[in-house]
Amino acid sequence: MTNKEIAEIFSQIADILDIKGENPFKIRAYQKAVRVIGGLSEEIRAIHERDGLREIDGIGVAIAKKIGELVETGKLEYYEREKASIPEGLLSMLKVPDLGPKKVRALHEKLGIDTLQKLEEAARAGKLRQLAGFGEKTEQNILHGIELLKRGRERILLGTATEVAETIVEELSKLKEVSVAVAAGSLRRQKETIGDIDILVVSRDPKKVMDTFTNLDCVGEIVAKGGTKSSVRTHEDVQVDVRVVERKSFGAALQYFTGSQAHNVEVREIAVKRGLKVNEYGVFDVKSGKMVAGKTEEEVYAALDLPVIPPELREGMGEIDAARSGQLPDLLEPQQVRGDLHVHTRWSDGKHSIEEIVEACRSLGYKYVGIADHSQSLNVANGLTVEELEKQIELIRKVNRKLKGFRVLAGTEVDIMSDGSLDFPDELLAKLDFVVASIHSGFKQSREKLTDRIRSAMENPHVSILGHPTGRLIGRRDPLDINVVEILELAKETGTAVELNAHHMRLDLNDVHLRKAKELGVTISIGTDAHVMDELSSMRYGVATARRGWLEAKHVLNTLPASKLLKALKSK
DNA sequence: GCCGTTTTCGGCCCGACTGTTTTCAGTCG
Repeated sequence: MTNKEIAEIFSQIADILDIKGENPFKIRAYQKAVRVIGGLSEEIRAIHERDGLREIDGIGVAIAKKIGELVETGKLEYYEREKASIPEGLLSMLKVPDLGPKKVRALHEKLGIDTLQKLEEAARAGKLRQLAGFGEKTEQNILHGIELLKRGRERILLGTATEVAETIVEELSKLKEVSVAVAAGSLRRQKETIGDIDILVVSRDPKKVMDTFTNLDCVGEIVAKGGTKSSVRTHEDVQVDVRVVERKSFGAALQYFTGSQAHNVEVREIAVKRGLKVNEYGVFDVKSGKMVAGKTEEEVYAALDLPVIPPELREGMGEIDAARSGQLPDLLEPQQVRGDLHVHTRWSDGKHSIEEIVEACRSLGYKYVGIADHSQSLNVANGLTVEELEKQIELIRKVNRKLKGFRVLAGTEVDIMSDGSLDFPDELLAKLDFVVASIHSGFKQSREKLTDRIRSAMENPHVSILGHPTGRLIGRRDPLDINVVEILELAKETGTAVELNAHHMRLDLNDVHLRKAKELGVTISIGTDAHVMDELSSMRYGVATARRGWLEAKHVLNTLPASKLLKALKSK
């Protein structure tokens, strides 16, 4: 039973208890467990077996016991019992936007509605408005919510969200009434996927901002429009919320709207213990009601005796303890990256020549670039033959002789074949500056087989970097069935670096595993996997994800100067 | 259900917006 499956069960338990109207704090405890389990890099079975569950913040006696039962028997009696106590369809009704546990319960108790279909029929027939607390508008909203649910409100990729947000921020910034417009929320925390985009605006004329925002060309539908807060859905079905605040509250509002919710709850709990109250308007002394901070985030955190915590860390995953004890990491900064270690050229399936890429990378301020075209077996990507790669190496040597203050590294992205061998002979690999080894086929193999393949690749002395280790495409293709922690341990043993593929559809390794890699002392290499020029800028998402994994420059291979990098690559 | 430099019992973050309401519950983030 995987961590994900266990988290899903607890999530359902929380929903069931919610519908049954149980103690909200109990529900919150289950929800916290779901979040905490989602943040575990280690497999929960292993933690259970070494009796470590109770050390995890948010896992107490009761939940630890339930995890034990799930791990050992694959079942949870309590869950089965709770699940049987309400009709299954109520859980899917809960997924309808604007429909919460209270309304779901009322619909079931008063009208016997227990499936989405019955709900839709009853709403169409105008039967819902007879219920207390329901009206015609609610009926319409429920129908609309069901439509949205059918359409599938997927979270969007970080790269997509960034583009939408930057456009809107730019538009709002044009208003003379606007002094600041900035993205907050999960986008500011740089999560790999974004549910909706939050934008915070400082203005003395909120109405003007609301009017402008809700009338932007990109707006498909206005979800809500108030005096200081409005929500819209764009034509591409991305929800965007804009909130206007006064300058004196900007820091508090930014802190508040950046979240995460879990982080904010912890922040406010600290405040409460100090006789303070934190909301989006500021930090207030409870007794006197006086505002003690709010203009900047620095002020807000300082009022609680905390340093500013980088947004990427604000997930309620130990960052507040780290901040309190002065243990916050000195996170990787974009300008510390000295080169890209995974770029394709038109020699395989990229669009540009080596010379063009060199020029682009120099203008990005890099000191080197690693060329890593595909290997011979990857026909779909026009992989290089042995002869072609030898020619490419020669060309790179030639290009390098002409360059000053910049270096092209000759490399390859060699396929790890289904039997674990590599797609190029060792003699050829030995001639390269670096070798990225990746899996591009046989994704469905068993866990043992996949692990063996990766192990034999990493045991090869010429393999410097394991490329996109889990092979996932966010929202499209599941990660390989591998035990990532085990792979990381192997990487440490064999002295192989592990890639953080910065492409916004991959971000592979992810934040959780990066944090584990750091803990294990595994070196991370950030590469964009760029096939066209524009994709070189994906490095920003790589850096962001590295920061979410608590990485510092010293953990990242391509922060090294060229000479040290080459030495590090050869020293395996 | 979790947790503890006030507590092993009694707490557990905070406010905007909506819709259905003449003062508030539900939902959301």
